[in-house]
Amino acid sequence: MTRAEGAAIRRMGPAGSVTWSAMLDGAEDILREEGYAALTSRRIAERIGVKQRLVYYYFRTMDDLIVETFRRLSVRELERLSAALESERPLREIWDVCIHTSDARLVSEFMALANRIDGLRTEVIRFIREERRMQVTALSAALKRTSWSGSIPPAGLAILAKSIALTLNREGEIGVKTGHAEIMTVIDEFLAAMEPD
Amino acid sequence: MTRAEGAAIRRMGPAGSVTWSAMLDGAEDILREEGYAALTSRRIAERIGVKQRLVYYYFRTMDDLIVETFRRLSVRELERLSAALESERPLREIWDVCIHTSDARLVSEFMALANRIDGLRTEVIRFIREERRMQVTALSAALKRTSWSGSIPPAGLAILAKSIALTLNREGEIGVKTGHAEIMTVIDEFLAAMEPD
DNA sequence: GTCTATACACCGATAGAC
DNA sequence: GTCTATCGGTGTATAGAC
Repeated sequence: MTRAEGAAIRRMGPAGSVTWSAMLDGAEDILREEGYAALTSRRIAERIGVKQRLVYYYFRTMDDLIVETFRRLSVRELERLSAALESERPLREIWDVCIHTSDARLVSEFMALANRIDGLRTEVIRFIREERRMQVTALSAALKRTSWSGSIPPAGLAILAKSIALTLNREGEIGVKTGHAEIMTVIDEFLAAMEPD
Repeated sequence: MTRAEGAAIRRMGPAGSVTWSAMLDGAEDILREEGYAALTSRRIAERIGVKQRLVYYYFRTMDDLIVETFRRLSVRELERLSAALESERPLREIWDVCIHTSDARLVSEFMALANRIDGLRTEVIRFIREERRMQVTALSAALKRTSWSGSIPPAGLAILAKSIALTLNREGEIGVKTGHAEIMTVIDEFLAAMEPD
């Protein structure tokens, strides 16, 4: 996991090209299936059928590749969220996006990596802030239109939804279900009260 | 990260000895500070001032060492929770234990590792189930003694507390605070209503 | 209980040919 | 744009001396 710090001049391939995208696809799959310790230039190359050297034609370092992988994923997630918020039932949509997100394994890997790759941490922070900003805007508008007498502000609801969804996904993936039905009942009732069918 | 699968016969050191414990201490520190990719027998040895070979005297494989590290930590956490539940204000105590837990970096590392080390996953499952069982028992008793008219069952409250606390810790560690004050206000009000000073 | 020494695999990153 | 070849470093795990 030792990585370059110098900024040596080197010929580089274009972002967005077919091979470049294939490398990010491979990186995502490896992260999901085997974890970041297995995310190496050799394995990515092997997976997409090229030689290891080519990875360093498209990415200056492995850290750069990891940051790009997250960036592409975060753009997709924000686009999904954006599309969902145009629905006439934004609360249900926000919850759906939270609970049907990239699987929790991938999230765990990026969270762990973000603690030690500065450039990734910056991107993760940017993503969380933007996602929460969008959720709060939509929730504020939605709560005004309802007769809800609860006392949870929009930003609180956003954190609640995101936190619970992550826990349900993460625990569900390893086979723990204790209390999941109970909390889902509460959420369903809340959504039904706020946005009746 | 390639690890042995065979069960070769080998002389082994005793669990619980001074050096054994020092190795788990080192492993915990490395996980927290540098992540699981840096958790190697060489680095553990270097950190506690012995030679690398000795790690394999005390642990059959690195995976075994990781599982032991988690197991020791989980015993400590459950003991903390158990002590807290004897208080006369168990709701506040449960929340305090959740929010003042082993830091989120360490949790992230174990969550990521649990997806790929079978023995660790088993321990993590056992820990979550036992922790939740204890919380639900305490919450059930506490809710009976109050006049709370809410509709969240004990198991739901347990998941809520754990999920939110993890998110607040994780985001707080990387510098994101959006919405944190809002959700803390809700929690403080809930605790004040349930367990007045 | 701790050590030296070692086998063998894999890693990040680069030089330079085609 | 993709390749062969290679450097120096680090990893797991073992053999066997003291």
